[in-house]
Amino acid sequence: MRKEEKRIEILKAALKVISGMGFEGAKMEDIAREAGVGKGTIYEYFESKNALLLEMIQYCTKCFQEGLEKTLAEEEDMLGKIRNLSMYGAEFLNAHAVLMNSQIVHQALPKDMETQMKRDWNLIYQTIEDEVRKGIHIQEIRSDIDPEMAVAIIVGGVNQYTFKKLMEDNFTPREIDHTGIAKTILAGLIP
Amino acid sequence: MRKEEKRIEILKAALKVISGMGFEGAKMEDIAREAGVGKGTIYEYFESKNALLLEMIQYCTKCFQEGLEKTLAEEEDMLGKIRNLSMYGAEFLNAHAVLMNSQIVHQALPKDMETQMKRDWNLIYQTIEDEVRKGIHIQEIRSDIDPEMAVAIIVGGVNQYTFKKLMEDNFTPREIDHTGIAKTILAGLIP
Amino acid sequence: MRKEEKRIEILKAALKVISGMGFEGAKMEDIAREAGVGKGTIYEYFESKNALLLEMIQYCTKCFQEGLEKTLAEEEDMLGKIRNLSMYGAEFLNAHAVLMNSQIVHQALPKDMETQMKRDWNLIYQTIEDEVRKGIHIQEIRSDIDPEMAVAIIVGGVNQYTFKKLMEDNFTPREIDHTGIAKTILAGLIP
Amino acid sequence: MRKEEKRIEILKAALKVISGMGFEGAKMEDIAREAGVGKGTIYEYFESKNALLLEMIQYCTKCFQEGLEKTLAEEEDMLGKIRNLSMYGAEFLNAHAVLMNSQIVHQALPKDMETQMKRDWNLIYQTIEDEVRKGIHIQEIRSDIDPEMAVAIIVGGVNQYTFKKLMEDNFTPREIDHTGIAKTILAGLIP
DNA sequence: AATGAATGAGAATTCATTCAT
DNA sequence: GATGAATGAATTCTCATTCAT
Repeated sequence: MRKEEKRIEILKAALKVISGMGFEGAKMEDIAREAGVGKGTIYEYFESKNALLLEMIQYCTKCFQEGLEKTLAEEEDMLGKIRNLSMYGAEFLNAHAVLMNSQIVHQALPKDMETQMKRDWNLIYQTIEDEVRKGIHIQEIRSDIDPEMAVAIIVGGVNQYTFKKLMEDNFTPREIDHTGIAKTILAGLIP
Repeated sequence: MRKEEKRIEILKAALKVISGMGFEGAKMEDIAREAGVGKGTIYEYFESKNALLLEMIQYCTKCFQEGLEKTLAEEEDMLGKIRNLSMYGAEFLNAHAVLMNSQIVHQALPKDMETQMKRDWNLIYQTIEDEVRKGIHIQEIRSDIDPEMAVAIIVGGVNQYTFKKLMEDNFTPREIDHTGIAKTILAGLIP
Repeated sequence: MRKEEKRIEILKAALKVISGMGFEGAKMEDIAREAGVGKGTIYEYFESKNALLLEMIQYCTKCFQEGLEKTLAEEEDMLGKIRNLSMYGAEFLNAHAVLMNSQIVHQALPKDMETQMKRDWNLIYQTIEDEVRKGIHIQEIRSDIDPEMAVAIIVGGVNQYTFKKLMEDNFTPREIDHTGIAKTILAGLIP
Repeated sequence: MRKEEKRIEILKAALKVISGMGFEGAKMEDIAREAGVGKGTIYEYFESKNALLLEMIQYCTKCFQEGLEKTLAEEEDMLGKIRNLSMYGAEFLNAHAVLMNSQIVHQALPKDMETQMKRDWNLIYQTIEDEVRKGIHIQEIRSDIDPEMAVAIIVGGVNQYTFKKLMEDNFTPREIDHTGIAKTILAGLIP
């Protein structure tokens, strides 16, 4: 129990430090300091730096996934769900920039992390794909739509817009037009 | 002249090695070997590893930008342009995975790089935004669309789909349904 | 405490190695070996090689200064003081040749070191100047003498002679005629 | 002839660069730039960096020696000679700080340089010792004086004073009281 | 269990020297 | 002869990991 709590403490510290300095920029010492423990202590809880990062990614995607399911459940229709996805994603991205755009990270990390991250992200995609399929079923979404494509457009579109607004235009998550992006994704671009 | 060529040679080698091993995984020695020069030679052309990476990113975004403009010019209508964007992006991503989604890199690199990268990527966004505005003008795209959102959905959607197909499903760039994703982006998801 | 001791240990090792191989000839690895620690350990105590050298010089001048005050206090009259200065300087020079004539070092070291060294050496000069002033006061030394000149002649003359004897003629510190040089400095060269 | 001139050009450049950056701080490239030749060209004239430095020291001490003899010959009595030594030394030191205080350099340089420098400096000491002996002969200097000590006091005293004034107090060579230091050395410190 | 001092393998960088032009 | 681009051995410095306290 006590042990499990400190584990989480270290994972959170790792997330924070990595969000600020990137994967390789994060030194074990920084993480230890942030977690308020000694450098050696981390090794009581995690095999190695890589193991820590790996668990951190899992922890983080699990958190995201759980919050995502809750936020999606709060809304009935597709528009509301995408808007909530955008809002939730923006806050998460704002807090932990590094992880949201996980694609690139693959390359820089050992193979085992890559695999893990693929698995974790597939879960998130799957969650959204389920919503898309439900939408198709109740005819909120066209039946000729490839659900995989729909997920890509929703996730990619929302992410890209959010990222741009947060990082380039220095918006706060609240200032982003989540409804607008959701509507545009749904309605498409043509007349 | 000779000097400029070798510079490019080293940049290409850096791109290749970094694409395979990530930013930190790439050792100067590897890059030198790949470029067919001695370790010290790189320092004749670039101040430091960071400087090399910075220039490499710039070089790469410049290349992407140029190819992008050409590929967009080959098509008349929006559908064709997005399809070409998807195809072109897939091939580029396939060749140099690291750089396509350079957002993440921000975190790991010094501040001056961040600024440069923002500038470079804005150019790419701008190029696509120009196309969107043209599309609005000739009423191919709805006039109530926020061009910035349209760009995000196009770029984000295409990237996300491409990335998924290439990395997760191990498609080759040719096997991806570029027309399908383009149509779906344009037509939207609702009936 | 333990930490401070090891610091001194490393400083002593640095002094020893540098005395033997010169500033640039001394490699961090040599210093580490001499100190009986690992290469990385030095960096736990000192920022960089230059920082280590700087502190080493300071430590060394401080040691010299302290010993100097003690040895000067042992004698009453000017002749005894100069003789003791000569003896003490010879032993110090014999042990750590590099540092005695630190003037030259100025050139090779960063600006901040230069400042520090000037300050440290001024202290040593000041100590001797104080003795000269006392000597003037009790009319052991002529009142028309510029104390600054007197210091230069005492320090320069003693050093030069000592250096010659030790380095050129391979005398041991004991074999040098310290009384002779002291007498000659005091009495001057003319009839 | 042409060859010999360029040789001298490089030697002068080496002296200048070394005066500014110290022995190890001086890079071959800097010396080449200062001399207005290519890096490779230096190797047409000198075997190696060490060989260049060695010759530079010799060249420099030869120059000093020649100038010294001339300046000493300009004066009849000991006072004038020491005053001239002080003036000449100050100007030389002002121009080429590194070399005047050659004592310390020994340690940092390879053995062959040390030997050469000892030989060169002995020549300079010898020149002054000759003057001292002459002075003793014509009873300008006391006959019980050890000439070696006299030389040390003259050279050391003058150097130390000059160095202090130039480096610490930022005097120009002209502003130094050369007559004062010469008189004090000769007359001694006691009443 | 917790710590942080110690470590050394490994990386970036420097620079005297070479050699093709 | 002159050059400066190329080189790699040698050096400084980093940081994940270990381990005695």
